[in-house]
Amino acid sequence: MKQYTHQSLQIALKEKGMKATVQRLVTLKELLQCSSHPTAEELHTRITISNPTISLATVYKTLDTLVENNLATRVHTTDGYMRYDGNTNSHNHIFCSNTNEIIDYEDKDLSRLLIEYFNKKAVKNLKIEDIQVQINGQKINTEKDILIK
Amino acid sequence: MKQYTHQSLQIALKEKGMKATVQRLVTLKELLQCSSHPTAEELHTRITISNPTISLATVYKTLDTLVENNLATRVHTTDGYMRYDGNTNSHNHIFCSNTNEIIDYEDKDLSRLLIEYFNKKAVKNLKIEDIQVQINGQKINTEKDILIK
DNA sequence: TTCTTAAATAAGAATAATTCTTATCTGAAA
DNA sequence: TTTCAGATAAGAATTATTCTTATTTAAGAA
Repeated sequence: MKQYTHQSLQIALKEKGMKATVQRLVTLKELLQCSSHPTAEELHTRITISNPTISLATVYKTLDTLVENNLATRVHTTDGYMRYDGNTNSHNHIFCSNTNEIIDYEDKDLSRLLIEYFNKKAVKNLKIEDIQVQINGQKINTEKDILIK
Repeated sequence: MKQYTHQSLQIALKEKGMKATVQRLVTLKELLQCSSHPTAEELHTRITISNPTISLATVYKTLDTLVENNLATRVHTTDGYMRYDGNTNSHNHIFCSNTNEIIDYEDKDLSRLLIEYFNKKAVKNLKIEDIQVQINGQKINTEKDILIK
């Protein structure tokens, strides 16, 4: 698991002109350490292990603030929960219909292909800011997974 | 606006083995006539103009049933509302950051490009079922729009 | 057409995700 | 160290969605 130092996170907040409060530091840290795309509630559960006094409402508020300051994004879902992503680089998501996982998918060739495509074929009356691909599919058991069962 | 006959909608429901109730017919009709991607509440408001006795809970239930039977899909959003789409062909969505509109974008060349790309470059341990592109951008005022102001 | 019954709906209560309110607290600039 | 704009805690409030149950209905069978 990637580790994020208190100091580097403090600098990240300061760069955005944000007060580096304990609540923001631990929320950002947990979000960055999450490989999944957690809900506010899931994050709160993880955070309270080390910081039991942080309230759920504060986690919601903090996530809103992180999103406003481009330190997090909301993930488009159909599951009825708001999910958050600490990876603010443009990237794609794989939605597994069998496991309900949302997996990050970074692919520079794909990004390049799409940028070239939309350079040639502009969309009328639209200034494109970002393009993301949403790949829907089924995760296939690997040999290893099968052996474990 | 496209018109959908009672009969053609009834056939559509029957083909899926669904009872063709009034509630399902009018919900499907409204959804198909919507160029936007309405929430259950928005649809309910429209439906009750002609059918004032249909309850919101029924619209929710009916939409669930339509999605189950592939007559509608849920739209991935970050706005905290569940949105529905009567267009069940694979297509892309444009998210306008200035107007908050979600606009359908069908583009066969783009679909072909992506299918070719993922035929060559498979994603490990994933059986791809569908690929959608999410285009984020700003809608630009057209001359006409400016004149109207 | 009428009967039968599984399935669907109405109505509103219940649930649960998210936001709001306000008193209190705190990071960081001076 | 002081000051105070901005942030948080706590729980109440809000609101999107789901659940419950009595009633109704679509559509196949008689």
